Amino acid sequence: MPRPSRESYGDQKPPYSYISLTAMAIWSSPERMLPLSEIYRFITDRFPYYRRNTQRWQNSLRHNLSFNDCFVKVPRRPDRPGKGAYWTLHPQAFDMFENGSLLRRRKRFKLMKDDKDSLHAELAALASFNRAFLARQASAPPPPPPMPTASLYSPPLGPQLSPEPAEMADTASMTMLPRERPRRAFTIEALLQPDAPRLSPSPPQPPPLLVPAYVARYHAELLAAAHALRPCYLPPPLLPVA
DNA sequence: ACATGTTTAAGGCTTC
DNA sequence: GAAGCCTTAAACATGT
Repeated sequence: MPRPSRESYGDQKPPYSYISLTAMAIWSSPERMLPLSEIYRFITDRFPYYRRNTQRWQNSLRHNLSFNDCFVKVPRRPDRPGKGAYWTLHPQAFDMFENGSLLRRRKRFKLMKDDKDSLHAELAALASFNRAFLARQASAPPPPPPMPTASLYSPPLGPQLSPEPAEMADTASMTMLPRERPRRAFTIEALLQPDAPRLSPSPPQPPPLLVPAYVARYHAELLAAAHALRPCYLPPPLLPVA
């Protein structure tokens, strides 16, 4: 007996919650993160039931994305402009489903307030960083700004970030981006790598691009967790018929 | 204008 | 029955 495929639900409503469907879509993507439109597409491609009444279920799905702590909105990378942010699963939410089965959640994933606050602060800082990056690219290169002390831009995690972490990161990233520097991929991993050693003290080189440490740490952790997931973690949609 | 995102509210269903 | 989960609706804000 062939194993039923997801498509075999036909016009029947699949037994997955919106949380499960969204997690499925996110997990199925190479980077383990998708924009909203791609999540919609994943669902309508595989489950014909959701090709109808799109307004209704898409509203529900958006509600779930915003309401549930297990979903994390990641600002778009500056080199990937477009509408909306990317959505991913919180690294600590990967074991939310019983035995990896998407049919049933083990428990609701809820972040502690402090964790939630610091996560929001970091993501806001990342968004600010991206905005600053775009602004810098869009404008004519101004003369290099005076360099601040490095310690200012590696603030520790936690409440010390107050009063305005996003604002601070904005200012920081604006002043931290030198006018010219060797090109590198815009990934946190690449950005975190130290610049190649300088061969000589002349000509004067711009300082390296520094990502605020708390932003980089979160993003690196997120990516590491996502990359650790294997696609086969996705369970089959139905138990094989005996 | 439209897509995206947030929030509140309410009702049904399941589990303990 | 209470609590938690899920779905749906709706209003509103924000971004492209």
